[in-house]
Amino acid sequence: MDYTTILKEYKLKVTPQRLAIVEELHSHGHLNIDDLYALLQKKFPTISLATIYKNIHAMLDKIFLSEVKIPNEKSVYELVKEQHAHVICSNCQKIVDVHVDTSSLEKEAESFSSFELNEIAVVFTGVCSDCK
Amino acid sequence: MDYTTILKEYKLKVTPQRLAIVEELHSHGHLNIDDLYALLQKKFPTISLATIYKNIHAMLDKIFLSEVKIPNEKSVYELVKEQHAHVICSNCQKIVDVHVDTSSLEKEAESFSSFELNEIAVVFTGVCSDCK
DNA sequence: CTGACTGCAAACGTTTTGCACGGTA
DNA sequence: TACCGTGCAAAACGTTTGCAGTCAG
Repeated sequence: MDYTTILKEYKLKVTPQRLAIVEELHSHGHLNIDDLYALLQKKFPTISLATIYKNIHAMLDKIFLSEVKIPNEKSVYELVKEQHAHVICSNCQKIVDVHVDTSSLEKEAESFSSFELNEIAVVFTGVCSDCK
Repeated sequence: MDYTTILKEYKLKVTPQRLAIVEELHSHGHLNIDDLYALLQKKFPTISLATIYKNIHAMLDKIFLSEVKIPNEKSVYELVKEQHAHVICSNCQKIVDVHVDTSSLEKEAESFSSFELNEIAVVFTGVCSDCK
């Protein structure tokens, strides 16, 4: 996938730092701010946290990036893909995407609440196969 | 329900401030720290945020209180009830509980991830009937 | 009476802001 | 060239801690 094009589409200038953030998110899937900072420092020893925060927010605003809030953990960020749920290991904090069918759940919730729903966030917590 | 008994069960001293926190959570359902602080100041003009934070953590530790992390919003706290999902209005921030059946979702996620799951957090975002 | 709780103030970690400089388009 | 983005330092913010005084058990 071509990140330069994605950034341009959203009218964001293609800077090396910004490109690197997107690439790291692509290759790692989910990263919190600290992880991102540590990874980026390898390529850009002088990069600042401010730059990372500013870029994360710029991309959240353009909604091709999303924040995943996890019980008892720091938020992680990921590039927007198809709708999916997250599974996190309470021991090693590994996060895995799972594609589960939430349509019946959504219908159920819609009828009970009489809300018009448009988003669903599902986070499972458990113990991964390596940790058990 | 008798909150004095609940607090004693969990070996927490029954102070007026602590009781008030639990009562506010019971009557409002979900509250964030700021809301709680504003409500409690009416009864206890000198109450400090530190007291609220300390109590919230004491009760989270004893797991009769839970934290609900909501996309784009501050966390809210609620007394533990049966497993349920949350629906939040993106316009007025109202939060409603919905009792939906997540067992098939959980099975699905368990088989895909090969995790041993024990918790599930589901938050729907939409527009409530008043706001649309 | 003893340990736990409160409220204040200070400390802390994280996130945001202002600004001068540099780079993209 | 004009504007957006970067990096630094400072500020702001939410949360936590230490401590002396107070209260519940």
